[in-house]
Amino acid sequence: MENTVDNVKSQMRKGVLEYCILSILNKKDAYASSIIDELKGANMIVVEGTLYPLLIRQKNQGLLTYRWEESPQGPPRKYYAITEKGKSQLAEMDAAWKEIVDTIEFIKK
Amino acid sequence: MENTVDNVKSQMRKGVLEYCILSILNKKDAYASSIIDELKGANMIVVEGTLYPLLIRQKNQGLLTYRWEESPQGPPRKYYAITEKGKSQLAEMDAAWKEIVDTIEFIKK
DNA sequence: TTTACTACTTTGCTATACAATGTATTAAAA
DNA sequence: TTTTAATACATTGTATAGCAAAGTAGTAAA
Repeated sequence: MENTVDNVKSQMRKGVLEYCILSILNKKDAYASSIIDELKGANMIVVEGTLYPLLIRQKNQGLLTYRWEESPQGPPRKYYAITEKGKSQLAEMDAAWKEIVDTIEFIKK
Repeated sequence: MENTVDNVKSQMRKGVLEYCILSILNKKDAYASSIIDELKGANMIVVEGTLYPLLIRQKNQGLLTYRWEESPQGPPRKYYAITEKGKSQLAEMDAAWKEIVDTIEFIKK
């Protein structure tokens, strides 16, 4: 295992990614490439091989649905939308995230 | 995969754990059971099967050292201490953590 | 009809959290 | 003196998930 900054970040991303996806889709429907762009804009690099399986997992869990939509240029896009179940899961994640942030703060003291 | 609150938390813990351990040992030397207690006190449940391999990993990476110390009751304890390399890694993790917290905030807006 | 671009998908690898189980030391109880 | 309880360190096997790399396919411009 390497020991770079990227590695540290990559490790920390684990588990938080699912939370990010649901949060993004809670604002508005989106397709994979646009989600990657949004994450990139938020300083979090995610690759396709990570995102696609994650979206499929969340869809299979009933947290998301999707629909096909024509693209103005290129192949059709798979737009994902958050479900009620997804929103409820997101609420749990909000709480879990707050708890972890608090935990880190507590430990740092 | 189940879908409980605990599961969500468990996912989020991934990658943050290493950061917690270094942060705790940056305050003072400690042995495994005391680290588990401190994490429990900070609302983060960790089991032995998780912590021991992690400590060994970090030791092998040169982030930690250890020494044996007699216990007032029971078998001797393996006290871990953070190294200079560990402190430098911790500084990187501080930055990575801040970045992730910022990312979540940004996405939530 | 070939090239470029966009978009979705899959495969193989590796790392790691965790449950479960095992080993060992110490001291008190029987 | 043997057994039991408590403490502490360690390992094994399993499942999950991020990622690199390679693959498939639709659309439109050259």
